[in-house]
Amino acid sequence: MANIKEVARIAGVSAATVSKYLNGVTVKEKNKESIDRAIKETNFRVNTIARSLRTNRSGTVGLLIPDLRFAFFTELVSEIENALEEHGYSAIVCDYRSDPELEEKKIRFLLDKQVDALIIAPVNTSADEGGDTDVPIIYLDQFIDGKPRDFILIDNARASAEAVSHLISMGHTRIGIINGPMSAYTARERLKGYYGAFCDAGLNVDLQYIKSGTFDMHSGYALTSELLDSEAPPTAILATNSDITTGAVIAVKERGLTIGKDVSLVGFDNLEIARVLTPKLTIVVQPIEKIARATVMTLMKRLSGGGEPGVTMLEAELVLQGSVADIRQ
Amino acid sequence: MANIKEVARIAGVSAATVSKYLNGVTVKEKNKESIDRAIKETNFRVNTIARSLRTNRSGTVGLLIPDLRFAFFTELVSEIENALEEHGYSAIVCDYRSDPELEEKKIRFLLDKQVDALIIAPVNTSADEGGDTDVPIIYLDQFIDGKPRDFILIDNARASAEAVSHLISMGHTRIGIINGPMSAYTARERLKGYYGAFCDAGLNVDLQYIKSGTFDMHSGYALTSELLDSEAPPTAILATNSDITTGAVIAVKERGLTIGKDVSLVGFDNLEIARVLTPKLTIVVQPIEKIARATVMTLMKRLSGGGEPGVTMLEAELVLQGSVADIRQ
DNA sequence: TTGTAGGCGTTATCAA
DNA sequence: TTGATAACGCCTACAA
Repeated sequence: MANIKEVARIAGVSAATVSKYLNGVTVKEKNKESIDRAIKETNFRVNTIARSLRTNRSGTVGLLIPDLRFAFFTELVSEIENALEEHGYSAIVCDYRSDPELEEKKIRFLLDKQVDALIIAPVNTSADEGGDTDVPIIYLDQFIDGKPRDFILIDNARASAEAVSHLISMGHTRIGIINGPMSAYTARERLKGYYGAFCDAGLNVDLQYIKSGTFDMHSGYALTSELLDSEAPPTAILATNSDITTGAVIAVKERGLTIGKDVSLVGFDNLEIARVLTPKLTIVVQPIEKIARATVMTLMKRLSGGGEPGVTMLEAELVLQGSVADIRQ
Repeated sequence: MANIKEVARIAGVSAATVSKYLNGVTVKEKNKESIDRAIKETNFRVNTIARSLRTNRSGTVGLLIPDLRFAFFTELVSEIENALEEHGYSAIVCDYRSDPELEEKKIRFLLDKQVDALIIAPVNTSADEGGDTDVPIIYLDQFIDGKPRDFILIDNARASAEAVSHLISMGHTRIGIINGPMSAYTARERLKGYYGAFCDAGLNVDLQYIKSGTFDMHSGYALTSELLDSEAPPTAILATNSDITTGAVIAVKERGLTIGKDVSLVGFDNLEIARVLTPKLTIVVQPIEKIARATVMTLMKRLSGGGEPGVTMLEAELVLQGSVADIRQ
C-alpha cells in the first residue's frame, strides 16, 4: 500500500508537493508528469483515513431512517446516496426499526463513526435527538416542534386536500382516508388536508370514514377491508402512503371490486404498483428526488457554515391516471 | 472535543494508560475510577478516525447491491447491517442500479473509503470485480465462475424443484415459470430445478410455459399476463422472486381469477403481500437472516485471517399456505 | 513553486 | 502495571 512519501520518492519531489498536486495546487508541468507516473506505478490511492484525521472531515454522512423496508424510504435513501456521492460524500445508512430508543443509540453510533453530518427521518416527533452535538442535522419527512432546525418537508396538508378535493369534484362524498398514526406529523397533516377539502366544499365530515393505523401494508389492508365491509362503504378512498396503498389495492381486488369503477382510489407515492395496474392509479406523488436534492443542498450549505436552519417545504403532485370514477349526476 | 491526552491529564495518568484501559488492558482499580470520572467529565469519545489510522482497520464494510429497491435486497441489507453491528462494524451501502460499470466504480469508491471488507451481490456474473485488491470479498446471491472465492448462496435449483414438484403432486402439469434473465445464476438455477422436477415426474416440459424477463414487478406482471391470456393458460405458476411475485398477483387478480382456485401460485420470498392475501401464498422462503449471518460470520473469519474461501450453500424452505389448488382427478 | 517540519488522536513498543 | 516515545499517512504554515 503505497503512500505519498513513496510516490514523492519515486517522482523525485517532496511529499508536500505531491499532496499539493493531489489537492489542486499548481505544480510544475514536469513534476506533474513524474508524479502521475509514480502514482500509476505504485497504484497509489490517497488514504482517506489519514486525510480525515488531518482535516477533521470524514466525508461520510449518517442517514437514519425508521425502516429500510418502507418503499418511500427505500427510494429516498437511494436518491440521497446518489446526491451525496455527487458531492464526494458517502452515507452510512442506519435503520432503527421505528424504535425511538434504537434511534438514539444509532445516533451515538453514527457520531462515534465521526460522520460530518446527520440526516434523520425521525419517528419520535416530540424528542430532542442528537441535541447535544454540533454536527449539522437535517430532519426529513417529520416536523419536530422546538428549537429552530433544518427540516425538509412536503406540504402534506395541501397534498391530501388536493386529492380529496379532486374526489369531491368527481362527485364523491363518502370518502375514506386510510391514515398512519396520529403521533406522526405527516398523518396529522394529511388528515388536516382531508378536513380542509370537505370544509372548502361545504360538506360535513363523517368520522366513520376516517381510519388511523400504522404506515404499513398490513394496516392499509385491514383498515381498507373494514371500510369496504361496512354498511355504507365509501365510494372513494385516499391511501396516505405507499405501503398503505398496496394494502388497499389488495383489499379492493380481493372483494372482486374494480378500482376506478366500483371504488375510486387515490394512492400515495409513485410506486411500481401504481404504474402496473389497469387503470393506473391516481396518486399523490412526493417529489422524492427533489427532497433528496434539497436535503443534500441544505446539508452542503451547513457544512460550509452558511445560512440559518429553516424549513424547506416542497409540493407533492396529484397525478390523475384513471382510478377515480366520475359519479356526478 | 476531548481527546485521550485531556482525559489522561485530568485523571492524573498517562495517555497510554487511558488507551490501554479503553482497550481492555487491566488497570489499577484506582486509575480505573479516575479515568472513568475524567471520561464522564469531558464527555470523551474515542476518535475512531485516529484509531483507524493507527490500527489500519476502519471498522466499516462496503455493501454493494444491485438495487436497494428490490425487496429481497432491502431486507438482506437490513439484516446484514444488524449482524455487522453486533460485531462492531458498520456498513457503507452502495446501490449500483444493476449497472456493471457503476458496480466497478462503486467498488473503487468503497476501497477508497478504506473499508475492511466488501460484501457484493453481483449482477455481472462473468466479471472479475475487485480482483486486484486484498481486502476480503464475500459474494452473495450470484455465483461467479473463476478463482476460488467466498460465496453465500441458496440452493436455487433445489428450491424451485421442490416448489414445482409440489405443484405436480397436486395434479398440475401446465405449470408456468416467470423467471429472471438467463444471465443471472439464480435464474438459471431456478430454471434447472423446474426442469429437474418435470424430469423426476416423468413429464415433458412445454416451453411455452417458460418465461424469462427481468427480476422486477413489471416483468412479473407482463409475463404472467401473457401466460394467462394464452390459448392454454397454465393451471399453476411459479414466480421466481419477490417483485415478480407481486406482479404476478396483480395480473391474476386483475383478470378476476382467484388464486388457489382458478390459478395456483407459488411465490418467492416472504414478503408482506404473501401474508396479507387470502388465501396466503404458498412461497419459497429464502432464509434471509441465515444468509446475513453466514455472510457476516464468513467475513469475520476472513478478517481474522482464518480459513480458505469457499461456497456456503443454504436451503430455502417451501412454505405451504393455500395458494395451490388440488386438481388431482 | 517547492520543501521542511510539526501535528491531527490513537496505539504499540519497550523500558522502568 | 505504567509511561515516554515513536509512528500511522496526510495536510499546512512557513520559509526558501
